[in-house]
Amino acid sequence: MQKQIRRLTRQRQVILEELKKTRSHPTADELYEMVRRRIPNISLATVYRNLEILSGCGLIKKLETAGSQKRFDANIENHQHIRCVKCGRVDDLYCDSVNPLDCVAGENFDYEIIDYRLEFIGLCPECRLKQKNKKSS
Amino acid sequence: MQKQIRRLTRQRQVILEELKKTRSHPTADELYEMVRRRIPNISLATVYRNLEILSGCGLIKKLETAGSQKRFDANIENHQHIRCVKCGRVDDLYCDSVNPLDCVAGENFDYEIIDYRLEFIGLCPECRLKQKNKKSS
DNA sequence: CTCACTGCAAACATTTTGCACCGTT
DNA sequence: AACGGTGCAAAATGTTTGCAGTGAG
Repeated sequence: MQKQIRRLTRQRQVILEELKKTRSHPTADELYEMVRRRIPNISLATVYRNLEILSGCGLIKKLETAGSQKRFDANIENHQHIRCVKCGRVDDLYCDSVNPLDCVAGENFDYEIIDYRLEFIGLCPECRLKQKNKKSS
Repeated sequence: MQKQIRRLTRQRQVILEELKKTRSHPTADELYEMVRRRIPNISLATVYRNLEILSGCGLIKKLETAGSQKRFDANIENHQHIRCVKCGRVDDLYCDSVNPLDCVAGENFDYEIIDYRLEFIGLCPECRLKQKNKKSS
């Protein structure tokens, strides 16, 4: 299903470079603006397409963070995020605990923490079953 | 900013009732379908508007879960969620730890857990400052 | 009479898709 | 020539808004 990358086009390369350059977690259109400074006639669709492909390859991560726009991250290490309710900004957080005081938070810990969300991701009973049946056939 | 509720209209009431009735965490249009069985000519806009108002009042919760559609929950107790990667279904989870084994998970624990996301929500340094300045003026 | 609320349609925001063309192999 | 990739425009998706009308207080 997932297409193989055959070519590292200039567009793809610049998108990846720009995403790696920043520590913010840009949305597709923010990244589009960044990339446009280097490739003025690139189209937003290309940015979306490449973000999809790059995250499909595991070269970047699509953030599963709340908010109406998807955000992307070139830091594929396992880490968590802290999001500002007001402005939507997203910062990194290295953390193994639900207690924010245990977190290694770089310079960002002037955040005033209001809440946290812990969301597990998995396969529900029904989908596990379907998958099992598929495998055994 | 937040409007006061003056009337508990039939629409509002039925929306709230239907949301309370289910343990799934319906999206606006799922809820629209549920409500439509009782008020056939209700409009989707009304559902959206009321969900916004009800969550503004704290009568329901807007889930800050990943995914392209917003989901709503009439269970306003503090609890977490588990989401199926395949079908998008969202179940409740009572949990104080990042370790899923510590979770009180009702009957849902046939989930196969793949990952978790911990997202803190707060006020970033800049927004804290802005807010402080506003208060002191 | 007022005003919160409604349904409807249009607007809006974000993301995806169809298509013709282009460039590498 | 094949085919992955591109730009552009259109479509699709999810949500919000403008507006005229309605009904409870």
